[in-house]
Amino acid sequence: MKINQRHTWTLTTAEAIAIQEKLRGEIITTDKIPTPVQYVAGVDMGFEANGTISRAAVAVLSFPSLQLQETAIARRPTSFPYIPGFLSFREVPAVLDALEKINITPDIILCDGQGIAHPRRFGIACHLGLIVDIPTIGVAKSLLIGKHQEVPEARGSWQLLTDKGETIGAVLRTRTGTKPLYISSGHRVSLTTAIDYVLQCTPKYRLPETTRIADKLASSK
DNA sequence: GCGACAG
DNA sequence: ATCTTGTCGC
Repeated sequence: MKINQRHTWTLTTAEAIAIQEKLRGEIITTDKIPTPVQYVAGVDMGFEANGTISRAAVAVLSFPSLQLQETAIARRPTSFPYIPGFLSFREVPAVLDALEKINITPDIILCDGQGIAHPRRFGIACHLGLIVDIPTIGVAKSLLIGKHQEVPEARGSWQLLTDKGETIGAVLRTRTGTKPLYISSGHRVSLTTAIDYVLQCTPKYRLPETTRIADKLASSK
């Protein structure tokens, strides 16, 4: 697929903050999703050579059957350190390289990390979704910011995630007896719809099938 | 100033 | 994220 960049990636954190605050105004948190949804994609990252090389992986699955359709991997030198709140500047460049190699344009992308559940409401799912203009959902394995009530043990249970009086996402149990996932809107997807898709993509394990497959590609060889 | 802190 | 073996539980 084709990609139109919005800015360069060699930045100071002050410049990164300026970009986040400028672009967050373009984020849409209501549903603007193609109908029907035929393909869902997962993206994930791995690192090689002591972290000096970033490796991004993309997996496109059919929906709702979740059968693997296409994969792509891209490597590039790591150019930004890991700093909480700035994950997208470290990971998105390689992810874009991988997405460029994909022939099937996904209808929704599930990202490994937060969407608007972020200090400046602009997590990696928002950043990626805005650049590729595809609906994205933030699916994080741990908390970055926000508070929530305890989530009941049963799969499908969830609680709102709030910060400074705002609803920023949900904490969702995708499998009974395992740690919940932190779900938030990336771009063009509402929270309710995000929860629905994440549940439909987790028929068996805690993590969505999309990210599980992308994870293997990014972590192994 | 003191903690918290996606991957 | 990554370094790493066995081990507990469904």
